[in-house]
Amino acid sequence: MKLTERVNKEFFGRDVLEIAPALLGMKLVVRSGSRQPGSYMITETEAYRGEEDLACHVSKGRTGRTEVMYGEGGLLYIYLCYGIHWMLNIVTGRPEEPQAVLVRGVEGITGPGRLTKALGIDKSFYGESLVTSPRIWLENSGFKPSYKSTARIGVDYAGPVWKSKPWRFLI
DNA sequence: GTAACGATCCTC
DNA sequence: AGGATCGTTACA
Repeated sequence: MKLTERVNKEFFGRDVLEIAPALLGMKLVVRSGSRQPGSYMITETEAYRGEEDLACHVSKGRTGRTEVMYGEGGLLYIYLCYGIHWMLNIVTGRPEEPQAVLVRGVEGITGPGRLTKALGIDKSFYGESLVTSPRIWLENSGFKPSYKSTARIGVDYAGPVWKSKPWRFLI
């Protein structure tokens, strides 16, 4: 058995609050365009959980942009933030259970916007599946780092309850 | 059709 | 501490 294996479909079907911290230490592998294939250890994530979570995009209703979050776990939700930065999110949970993990940082790259720029991830990755895609997937390194959790970043608008949820996880 | 809003980053 | 910058959304 190989030390690193591609993460399968079952992994992504669990709750976002289990998966967001479990992603820490895993490797994100990307082959985009003419770039060299890269493997990056995930170091920082945030969980966004359901229509009741006022910080989650689906709290404003089901739209064309957020549609993929209602699909099965393992799909990618990509959107543009502040008109400049593409954000990389991994859909989790079961269909019709809208949740996603924002990947905020990998080893050597902090910041969700800088991350996607460095890895060559843009809107063309919207709806791509980490389970089956030939150009982006996840590998289990077997490394389970200790981590801490804090409130999520940039979600002051979500109200006192939701903005203070300790759903940001970092090594 | 128009306007407001950001799950950020860079440069003062 | 503040401006950049543009797709998505809501509303007329």
